Amino acid sequence: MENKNSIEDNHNETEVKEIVSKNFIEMIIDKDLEEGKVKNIVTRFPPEPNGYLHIGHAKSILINYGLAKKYGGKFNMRFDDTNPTKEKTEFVDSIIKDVKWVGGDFEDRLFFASDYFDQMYEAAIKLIKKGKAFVCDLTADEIKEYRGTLTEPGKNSPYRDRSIEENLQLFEDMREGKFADGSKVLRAKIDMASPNINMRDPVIYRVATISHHNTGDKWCIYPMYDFAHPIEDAIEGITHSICTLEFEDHRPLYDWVVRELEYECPPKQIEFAKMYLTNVITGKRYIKRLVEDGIVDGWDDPRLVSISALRRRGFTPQSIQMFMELCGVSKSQSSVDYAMLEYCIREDLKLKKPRIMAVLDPVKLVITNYPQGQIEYLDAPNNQENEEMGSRKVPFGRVLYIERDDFMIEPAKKYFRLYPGNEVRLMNAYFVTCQDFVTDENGNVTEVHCTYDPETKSGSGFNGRKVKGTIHWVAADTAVKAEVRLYENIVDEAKGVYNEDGSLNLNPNSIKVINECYVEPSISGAVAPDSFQFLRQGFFCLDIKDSTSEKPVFNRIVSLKSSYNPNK
RNA sequence: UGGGCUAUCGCCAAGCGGUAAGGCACAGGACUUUGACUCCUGCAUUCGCUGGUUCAAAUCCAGCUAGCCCAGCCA
Repeated sequence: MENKNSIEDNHNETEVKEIVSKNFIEMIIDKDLEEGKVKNIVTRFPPEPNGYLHIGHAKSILINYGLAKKYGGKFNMRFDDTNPTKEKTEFVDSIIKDVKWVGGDFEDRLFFASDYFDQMYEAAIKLIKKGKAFVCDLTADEIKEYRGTLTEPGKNSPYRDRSIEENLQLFEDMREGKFADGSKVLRAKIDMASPNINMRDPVIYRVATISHHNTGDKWCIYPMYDFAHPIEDAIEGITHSICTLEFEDHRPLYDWVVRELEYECPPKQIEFAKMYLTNVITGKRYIKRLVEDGIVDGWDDPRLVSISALRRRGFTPQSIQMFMELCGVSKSQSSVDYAMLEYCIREDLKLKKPRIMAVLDPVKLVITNYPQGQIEYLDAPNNQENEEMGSRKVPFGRVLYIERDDFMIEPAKKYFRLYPGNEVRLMNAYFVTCQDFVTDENGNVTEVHCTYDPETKSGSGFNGRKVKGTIHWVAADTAVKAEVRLYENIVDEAKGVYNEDGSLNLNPNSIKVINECYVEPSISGAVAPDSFQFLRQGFFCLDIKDSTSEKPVFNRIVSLKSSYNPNK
């Protein structure tokens, strides 16, 4: 019995392993668990509240949350708010919202580094008492000079050998506000000749007479990241402190702090490569500029990849999660194809969203043999691939709107939509044959005239003949008028992201607003951020900022794939 | 020219000495009331380069090369 189970378990394990291989962090955790170094995994997401979260943060959130979940551990939310000059409450609110939205469930474990300031202060004193920290009077410029360069060692500060008593007194004076900003710092005493610049007596506390968003005016000295972070992790019992590659050089310092402070369960820092996405803008200063110049509609403009922008664009948490899963985790710098993100959102919405008809670039289609004034309600499945979604009635009449693209006076080769003499299926309705068309003085088509065949009604089982083309439509009388915003990537890497002068080479078609679109009336009860598949076109969602019941505004989340190429 | 890290298909990414997983993209084909979806099929004799060890190397060793990160009282 027992034996049988274990065989099955092993078998399962092998199968799972074959499908999804473990990433290098999971390998490390497995080993730590195996060697008994840790027993319950605790991870954390530690942003500084100094801006909005973007898709890169989503990766970090999901890695940390995912690991905790996978290993039955805990995931903490922690604001790394050790520098009051950059932080705002506004950001803590938006960050919390975004972390929750993306799926980082930290339950009741919301922490602030600033809540540990007392402990950090004590830790600093401990270091001073051990002779491992000293108060330094050098100016910022002097410290820089003394630090040396990448290729030359630094030299010791003249204040490096102050007595423990003097350091203790001075540090207390710092805390009491006896020194001006920048006049004194506390430094770790490590090694000015280290080839790792982070180890050259790094500053661990600075004076900053400024109110803190959380602690107010209680403190006028604040710990530096390199000192604070390992302490924060240790206090919370973080077992694996996951950060991005640029902190690799800081790990020796992280380990130094943890060692000198003698934490019994030292957290382990592990670095992974940041994710870059093709065809997007992530640089803060570039986005700031776009916002200021009015080129984008704020930090949540649907063309951006801040989490708020992704949400507004109509991406779902599930699609982001799937995306991160697909991307994997590694230490090699990479830039993921935006097409992968598009795949994930299509995949997520495919079976979940109603498939309805909407005409984006309308031209009238008149069915000349259909009775004037007659309206008939036809059955249409809400999602052909998901029967559970049921069906709805769609009004049909003599005058419809169809897509301008779906008619050609002279058909291109392999074009099988409407053209004079050709018969197509009106989706969920009848076969129609194009008899004629009307143009204006410029030769633009204003109406297409067709006749319909009543025998070909959808669902009637008619199979007398087949047609190659099926087009969508909306009855003119009952259509809901909507604004639709078609988005494309804001830049195109194939064409170059930057101009010669360093400015952004923006895609002029990144947004196209169409004011007169017609959507079938079934959407009338929908509210943002509801989303739909517009048949043959793509997935669209109601815009959470601008859509109203009087004037619905749709964002195109992603188009459907298409193998039709008119030039082929 | 100091230190750290990385290099496997167009893009991600497994692989951990036994003879190159998977996904995205792309290309054919089947099916089709979405030119979608789905389903088939194809897509690295080769793992940055050069040597070496070995019966056997993407995996070990040596030497190169390329890219990224570091000289905040930012995180």
